[in-house]
Amino acid sequence: MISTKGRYALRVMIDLAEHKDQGYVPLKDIAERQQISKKYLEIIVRDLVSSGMISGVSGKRGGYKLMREPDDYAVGEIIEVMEGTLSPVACLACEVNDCPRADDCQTLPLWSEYDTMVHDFFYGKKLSDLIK
Amino acid sequence: MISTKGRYALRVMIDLAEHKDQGYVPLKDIAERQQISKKYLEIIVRDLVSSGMISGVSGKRGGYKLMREPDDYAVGEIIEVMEGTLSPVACLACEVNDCPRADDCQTLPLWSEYDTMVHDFFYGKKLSDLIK
DNA sequence: TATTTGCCTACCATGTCAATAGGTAATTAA
DNA sequence: TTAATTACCTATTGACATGGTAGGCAAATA
Repeated sequence: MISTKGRYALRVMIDLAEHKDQGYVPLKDIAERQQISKKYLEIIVRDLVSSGMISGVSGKRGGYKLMREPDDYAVGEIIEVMEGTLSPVACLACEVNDCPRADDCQTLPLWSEYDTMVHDFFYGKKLSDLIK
Repeated sequence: MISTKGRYALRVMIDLAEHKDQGYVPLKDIAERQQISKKYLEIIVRDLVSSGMISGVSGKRGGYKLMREPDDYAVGEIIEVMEGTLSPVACLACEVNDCPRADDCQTLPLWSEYDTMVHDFFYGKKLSDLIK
């Protein structure tokens, strides 16, 4: 299940996209508009910054802004940064697939197909698709 | 993310389907074949019994068996019983949708679409599709 | 220089996950 | 009737994730 971190991050990105012509957007404004605790948002934007999706500057008139155009962000990559993975089952989440039963697992094909569907869905959606 | 409970339950159901002509199947056999702790499986089958998906009888020659034909179980209902919900986001998991922002939430349509896709996927798959 | 803002570390309460442990009740085969 | 088998029940555990809060430091600018 997608946690608040992923969902809030997406709302932050939408908010930044909607105000991208206003320079750096302070977190206080985003927190007020989105009705989310600013303190909690700090944790979220830190991950967005460290992954290179947004940039932030300190000081007066500081804030955050997008690094690319809204149609250049896949929703999937935003969620993936926050949740660690988009994979809905543990056997597929890690590249080290160490399950010894993998070869004759009767459920693995199901999870693979599911995984592909989810991945395609979220990488097919762009940030720009969520605006207006 | 689908937990071991849901995944193990599905494997139990597959195992029962594959041995449905052998009367009641003892949990010990399932645990050995599936390489899962019998004690942990007890928790899982309890939920399957209480939801009416399988039945169990105590005593010698006892065990568990399916209540319906394998093609009469949707994979989705099995997972739903174990995980509580199939919904991948909290806003949609509960019928009491109390989010005050729902009306003008820019992300809700995305989660709804995702939810529908996941639901359709898992209810389209039957237990019988996973055998052989 | 004061104010605004990001950034950093730490902490916390609660809940879930993935089991384990030990016992009781029911059923049947010997 | 007794021993073996099996389901079924309650409780407990350690580790980790979730969803935050608190307080202070650093940077930038008006």
